[in-house]
Amino acid sequence: MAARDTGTEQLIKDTAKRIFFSEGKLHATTQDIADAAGVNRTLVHYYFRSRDILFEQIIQEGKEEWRLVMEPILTGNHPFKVKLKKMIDTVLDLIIAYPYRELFVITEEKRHAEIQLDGKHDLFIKPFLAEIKEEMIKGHIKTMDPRQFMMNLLSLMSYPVVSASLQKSVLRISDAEYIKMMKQRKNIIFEMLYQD
Amino acid sequence: MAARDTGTEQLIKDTAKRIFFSEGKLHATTQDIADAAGVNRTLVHYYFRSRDILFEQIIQEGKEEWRLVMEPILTGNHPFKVKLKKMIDTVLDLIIAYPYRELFVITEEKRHAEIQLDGKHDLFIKPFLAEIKEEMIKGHIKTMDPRQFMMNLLSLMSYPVVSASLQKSVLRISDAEYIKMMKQRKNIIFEMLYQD
DNA sequence: TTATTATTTAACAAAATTGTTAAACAAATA
DNA sequence: TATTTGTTTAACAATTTTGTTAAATAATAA
Repeated sequence: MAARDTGTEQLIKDTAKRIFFSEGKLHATTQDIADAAGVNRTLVHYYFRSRDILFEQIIQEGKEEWRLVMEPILTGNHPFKVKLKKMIDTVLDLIIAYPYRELFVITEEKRHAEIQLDGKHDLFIKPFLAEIKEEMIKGHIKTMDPRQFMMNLLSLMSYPVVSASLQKSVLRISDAEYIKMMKQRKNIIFEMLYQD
Repeated sequence: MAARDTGTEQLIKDTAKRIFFSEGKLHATTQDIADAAGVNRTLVHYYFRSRDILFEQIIQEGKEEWRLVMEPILTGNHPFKVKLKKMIDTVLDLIIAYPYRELFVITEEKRHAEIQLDGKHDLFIKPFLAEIKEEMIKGHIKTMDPRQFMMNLLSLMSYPVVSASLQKSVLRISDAEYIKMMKQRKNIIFEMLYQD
């Protein structure tokens, strides 16, 4: 034992994440991943044995990263307004870094088994849904199913990033303008969802 | 000439659209398409010669369908409020019918050349952006770049449909509830974007 | 009925992709 | 230095996928 860790196994996973989650090349092969990581394709199989196992692992890591970012924001003891602001700020950055993660999970799900969520998620999402309900009673949020509110929030953050190339061509947005607009969105999204 | 039209060529295209745009099976092969259409795979090549040509054609048809739905709504001589309502009503139905069309275009774009839009789009999108600006001055819409408004509108319609499976598992939404929620969304979206 | 068109069947070839194995080489550790 | 671990190279096999071709069959139109 005491296998020395060269970080190559993680390098391969990180490269795969970059290709699938960040660059959105959903059809990339193990060869593409190996090339991008600068290692031999045999090594990919040496560490992960199969493409499916690698996929499964990066999906799990992606889910875990997501939870590690969300949990402290949603369970903290701050006012709802602060949580919402923090969430938009943090999650939008995360989505910009990994625009295609959800998309990858969705399309891979269609090839294999359904993705499962562990009970850990309920522990912080359910209380947050309850907080949303309270804010509706206080009049800071339009009254609706709190899950609709969550969908609105996620939609406003995710979709413009996933569909960036389409938005740019349909709405005639230059690359520079697009970046500027994404920065403005954090405020726009907050103001659409919350009123003092 | 006067080649008799059996509708099979269109059947293959429609089946491909169903698989890619509707079912989101982005990795489907020509064999999968042929099977789903109930024809021999040779016929797919007989009509389209290559997979890429078939893909190119269904993307073009998808773009054209989208334009044919949008154009009459956006260029009509109705009040903005009516147009917006009509647009949400019609486009959300379209998105529910073809949830993964944008996704397919985006991912295919990454494998081949960039998707081009003809000038036709500007003819009805630019005037509509101008209308949005007017509504902001009238105070019916929060002030922002009109293109941000369009992004918000498209996001609120598209994302919950594309990410349905994820939303269901994260927010613990049953299939029946999800359908109910999608019906409610037409009003929710309108009310988020427009205030009398 | 004959000719044309649509479709299937079967048999391939070529390429791409995944996965395995064995041997060699490189680098770190004991 | 000897040994273990990491990595590459090379050579395969198996499978999948795309694309082509020729011949047979079915259906329709002239």
